[in-house]
Amino acid sequence: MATQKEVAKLAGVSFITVSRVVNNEGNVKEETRKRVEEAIRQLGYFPSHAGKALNSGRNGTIGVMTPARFGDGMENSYLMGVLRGIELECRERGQDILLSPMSEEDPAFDFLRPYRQRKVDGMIYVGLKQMPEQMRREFADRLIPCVVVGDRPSYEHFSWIDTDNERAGYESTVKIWEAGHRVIAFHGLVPELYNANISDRERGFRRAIQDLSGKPVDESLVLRADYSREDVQRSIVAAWPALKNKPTALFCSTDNRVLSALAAFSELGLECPADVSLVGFDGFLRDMVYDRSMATNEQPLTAMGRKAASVLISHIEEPQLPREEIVFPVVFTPGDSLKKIGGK
Amino acid sequence: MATQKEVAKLAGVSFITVSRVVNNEGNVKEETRKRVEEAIRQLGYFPSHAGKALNSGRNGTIGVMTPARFGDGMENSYLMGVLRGIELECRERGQDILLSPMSEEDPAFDFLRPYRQRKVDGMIYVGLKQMPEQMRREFADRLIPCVVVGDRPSYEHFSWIDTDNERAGYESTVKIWEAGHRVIAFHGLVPELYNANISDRERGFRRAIQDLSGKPVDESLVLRADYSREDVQRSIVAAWPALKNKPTALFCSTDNRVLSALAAFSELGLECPADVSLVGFDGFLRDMVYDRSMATNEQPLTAMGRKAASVLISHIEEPQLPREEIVFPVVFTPGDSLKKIGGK
DNA sequence: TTGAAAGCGCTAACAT
DNA sequence: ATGTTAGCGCTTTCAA
Repeated sequence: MATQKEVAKLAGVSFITVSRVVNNEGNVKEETRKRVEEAIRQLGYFPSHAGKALNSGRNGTIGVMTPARFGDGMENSYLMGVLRGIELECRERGQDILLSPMSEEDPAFDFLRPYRQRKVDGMIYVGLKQMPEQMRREFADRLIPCVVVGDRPSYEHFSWIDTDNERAGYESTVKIWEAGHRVIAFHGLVPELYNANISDRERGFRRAIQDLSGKPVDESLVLRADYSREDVQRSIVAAWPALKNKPTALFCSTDNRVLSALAAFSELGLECPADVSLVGFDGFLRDMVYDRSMATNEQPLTAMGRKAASVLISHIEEPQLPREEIVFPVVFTPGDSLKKIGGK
Repeated sequence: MATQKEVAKLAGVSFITVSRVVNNEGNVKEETRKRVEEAIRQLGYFPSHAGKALNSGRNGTIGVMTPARFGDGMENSYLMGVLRGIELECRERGQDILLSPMSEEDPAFDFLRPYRQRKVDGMIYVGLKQMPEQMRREFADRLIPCVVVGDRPSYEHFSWIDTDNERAGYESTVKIWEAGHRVIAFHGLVPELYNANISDRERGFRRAIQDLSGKPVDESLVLRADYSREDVQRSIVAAWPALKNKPTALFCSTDNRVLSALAAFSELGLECPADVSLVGFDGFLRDMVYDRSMATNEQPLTAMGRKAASVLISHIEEPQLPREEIVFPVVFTPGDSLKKIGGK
């Protein structure tokens, strides 16, 4: 592969002139420039990143830390949405993306390696879990440029991008209420499996019910299960028939739960939306219910990814910039699965 | 960030000794090594990638070319599966992954830039489309290490990893036949939208029908549509009632088509699997039909990605190795949507 | 066992 | 407008 030096020789100039031409620095006679450009073309010269990086300290690459098991399930859609946004921004800003999946099993796994090796100038964390304490401290101590997506680390060091799940939980509940439903159930996560987003959605639901009905939530209307299809389905089949105050709508904390709920209701002989309305969250499975559309909530993942990259790159370029905390709104998407009822 | 030189100063040796310790080169007195290691720890020294890369010409990074629109739909699952495999292999082999989404809109987009800049040592193409001719030529001309996933470029330069879609199409059809079905329809792609994988599945179907029935396929049993949910659904609703030789099974070239078919049959008042059996392809939507499981075919995406990375890395390390052409088997996954019928 | 020197490709600073 | 020098962090080669 051709180097500056070879180009210089062919063009009959010194290598620094080549550098000037490549970087459009001016101070090169038109005719010389032409000659150099011709030599560049002939040799197929392309500036080497390594040389530049070595002396500028910059890599033009940002690292993206992702969950290790990113091949599985829903994480796919979330991650890919964010990644797409990161990619769009990076393309415009001339940055590359180094994928850096974390390892949860390996305790010796060094998530910061790409940065320590100076392969990347900064990192975006799309971990889907809270960042481990030790990791946060290290970022802060070493002043490593970093943006967190989907969480709100309280450390002063981090900029973060998140959505307002509490508010979305609130507003979805209002939407359901406005459709005429007065007994509304919620399906969330068992306490052992804490997830900030999902619990925020539940908090929003609770606040809305309080505001709308003037009374706190009837606890029997809050169902729970782990992430598995079967468990969710079982939880509904088990609890639903016993409810004296029969709900006309079930607000599910994820789209996945909507699918499980459909299975459960089908098992119970109930129809959606004729007998029960359903509202989901995420939008990944919006089109997966083949015979009706799903009312759900969507996070603007691509915009979030874009913003994350944009903030990170700005901070790399100007480290003294103040950190940013950005909350994106969740968008409610109507669908057949939420039926208007009652005279209201 | 600490450099070799600083470590050397602290340890009271020359920087070359540090290099020796870092690279475990031996020829270092035990005591000196201890001292150097201590200095490394104290300063938090980590070898800089740029210096090493400049010097060795190696980057320890491989580029993955993906579809530009990788955030959308099914490409997600395919890509993520392959990516996960690539990641697993790369982790073991100490390589990093540079994500390099292509741009279809921008004609000036330089897919080879990461390689030209020597940011990566080689590339994996997971394009979901055939690689453009000009691109192939450039890879071949410049002897750029490259592995293609999901296609079989006939160029001598490329190693590739693919699945045997023709055979899977054949064997799925046999499975359906063995379940007692004698009139089997197929749902594929309109000719304008050629896709090698999908057309291979159709070829397999045709060969199987010929072998099993002794007659070529009844062309009225081959339905077609583009990729959209609506078009697929319409195509079935329009064609099905007119079929005199009513099929008891529909083999869909993708899982997506199975969902559309379910909607279509529901519109036609037909039940699956009571009235029509369905078999899909890909497995991405296996669990998306909430009230029954889907019979489908799965490609071992992670294994494919792993192999792709493994072959690429081997070729980077030993360029004289012969290229490899690897066909992975598709795995048929039974499900409720395929009913056993007849007395056979 | 250790070190000195040169060079990888590039740019910044300083000549000319 | 063009060139020279030095140095980014590292490894390789040769010398001590």
